[in-house]
Amino acid sequence: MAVTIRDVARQAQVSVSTVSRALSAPGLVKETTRQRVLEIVARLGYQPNRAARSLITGRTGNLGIVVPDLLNPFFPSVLRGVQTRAGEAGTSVFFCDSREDADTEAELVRTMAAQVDGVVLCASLLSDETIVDLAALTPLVLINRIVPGVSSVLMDSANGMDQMVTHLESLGHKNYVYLGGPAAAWSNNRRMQGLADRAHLLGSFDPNFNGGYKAAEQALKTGATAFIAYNDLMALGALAHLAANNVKVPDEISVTGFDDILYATMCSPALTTVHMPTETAGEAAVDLLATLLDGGPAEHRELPTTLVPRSSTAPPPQA
Amino acid sequence: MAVTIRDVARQAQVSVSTVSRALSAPGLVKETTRQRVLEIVARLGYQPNRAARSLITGRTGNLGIVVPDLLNPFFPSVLRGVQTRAGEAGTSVFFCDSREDADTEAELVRTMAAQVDGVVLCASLLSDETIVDLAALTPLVLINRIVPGVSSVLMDSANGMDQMVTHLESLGHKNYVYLGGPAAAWSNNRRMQGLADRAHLLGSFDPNFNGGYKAAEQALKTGATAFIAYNDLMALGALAHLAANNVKVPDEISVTGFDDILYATMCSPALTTVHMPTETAGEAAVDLLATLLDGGPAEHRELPTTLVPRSSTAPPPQA
DNA sequence: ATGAAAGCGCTAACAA
DNA sequence: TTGTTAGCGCTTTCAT
Repeated sequence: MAVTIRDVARQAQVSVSTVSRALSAPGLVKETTRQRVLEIVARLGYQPNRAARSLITGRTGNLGIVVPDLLNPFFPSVLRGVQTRAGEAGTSVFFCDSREDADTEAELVRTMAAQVDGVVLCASLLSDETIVDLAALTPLVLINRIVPGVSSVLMDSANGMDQMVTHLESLGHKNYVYLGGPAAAWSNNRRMQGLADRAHLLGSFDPNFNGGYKAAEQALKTGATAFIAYNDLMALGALAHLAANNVKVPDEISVTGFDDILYATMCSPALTTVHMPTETAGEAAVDLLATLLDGGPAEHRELPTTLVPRSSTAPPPQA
Repeated sequence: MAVTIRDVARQAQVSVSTVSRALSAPGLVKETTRQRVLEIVARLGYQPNRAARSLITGRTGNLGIVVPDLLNPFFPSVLRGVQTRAGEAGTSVFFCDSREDADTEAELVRTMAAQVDGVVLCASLLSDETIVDLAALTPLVLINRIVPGVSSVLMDSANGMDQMVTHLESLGHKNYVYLGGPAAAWSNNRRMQGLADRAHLLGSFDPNFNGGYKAAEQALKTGATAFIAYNDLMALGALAHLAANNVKVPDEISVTGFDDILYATMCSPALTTVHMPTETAGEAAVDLLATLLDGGPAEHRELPTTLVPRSSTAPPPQA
């Protein structure tokens, strides 16, 4: 078996409680004793048993995050932010991919709830009611979703959509079409709202490359001069479909996305999109979770998004 | 506080041990008793406290995985495989991103070791010795790395490289250059070996888009007609650099990658690359870990890779 | 400032 | 087949 607190206590010639205090309540032990204990701890390579500790404290020192699709670079990027901030606090991170399925998502949160101090839920597909239920089960922070009474971090897509529309209209586009993501995705609805009734609304498609590919096929029939995709992955799919059909982007049709994933700069033409502060959002989510764990109130944090014009948008062709 | 095993025992009019057995050793209790217990469990929504359980069993029911770069789609894809297989076994997964730093990597494994039953280490940058040390600390499975005595899953890049070279030579290329990844990366050396002395070797570059961009700059000076990048991300960077310099791919220069990440099909021209069975590798790693946990021996599993010819390779220009 | 002792919720001998 | 009991390693009163 590994080295326990008793081993340390024996070697340091103190009681186990003193060792415990030296480690987690430094103020309560004489400095010299503390030094001696710490030395032995280092020498023996003692690491407190987390199970034993959490059995008493009720805290696990872990946090969970569930995302809909790990293969969409948007989410790994959020994960990084979460890991960074959690790591600073000595917290470990469980992850789960719900594969864009609402039932799976709820199930995963419930499973996680049993072994973490709180969970971060990204781009949830669940109903408000279910989310409220879940929030009663475990401290919960949402990313890109708003539910009254539940903490959340929002990367403001409505505003991003405004910037996008302004951009397209300033280029002279009048007839554009929205390639919609999952109907249950809050951001999707939010983005549609930002569009009001100024665009054809197509949907709902899988929020990935294939979804965008299919969406573009339909979008072509609308005669629109600009395609606004729900996210970059869909935009990339649309780009592929247009290329396959010899439609020139941006000369004949402009294409835009959301998220500003790494590949938005790599594709050709480079994608005009709305940048999302994903890592910051991940960090903020951990902060809000910490507040919750300290007994603080549910909070809401809004992060700004920025339009990044690249080469996939241009004035529409002359009629 | 949550509902405990005692609550269940009281309601079911049995002892706690019977409840415990009903849940984890069904064969040892009378069927009718078991039913009664299960019913109460369901009614009260009882969930065993994992901390208490693992305090006794010494098992956490968790597993960890550390990858060098979550932003390289190759790794999320492995993660998915790991999650899938682990989920089937009721095991939760911790993840960590070492950001391509060896020290961080070792540190993360050590930290994880304290709270998981085993860890999966992807594309490790550590020395053989360090890995052996780590393996002594916790059950360890490597992905894309071989260290004697340590379990591993290998996606065979040497063979992939063979296929690649054969492909290029059959197209007529004689003068090609390898854009190398991290010197400490085992796969990188493995791929270089596959190349023997048949190519210029450039390196080492960051195994990402920017690294590839820079590598291409140097590679251009070699006069080679084909660039073989360490991975797809680098190949994508190389593509970008060539496009920026009006070098036509594949007419003037052929470019290839490794991994077959999603974006290898999305870029233009679509990338000729070597497909890696990433999800399968993740699953296999979990299986090997399970073997280890059951007291089994270290094992080695090799997974085949396949060349996927796309549009980024063609015969070299006529001299 | 330190120690003794209780007990967190559970599993695993050992008894019956 | 079931119950009793002794801890797993730690934190935390309560004494001293």
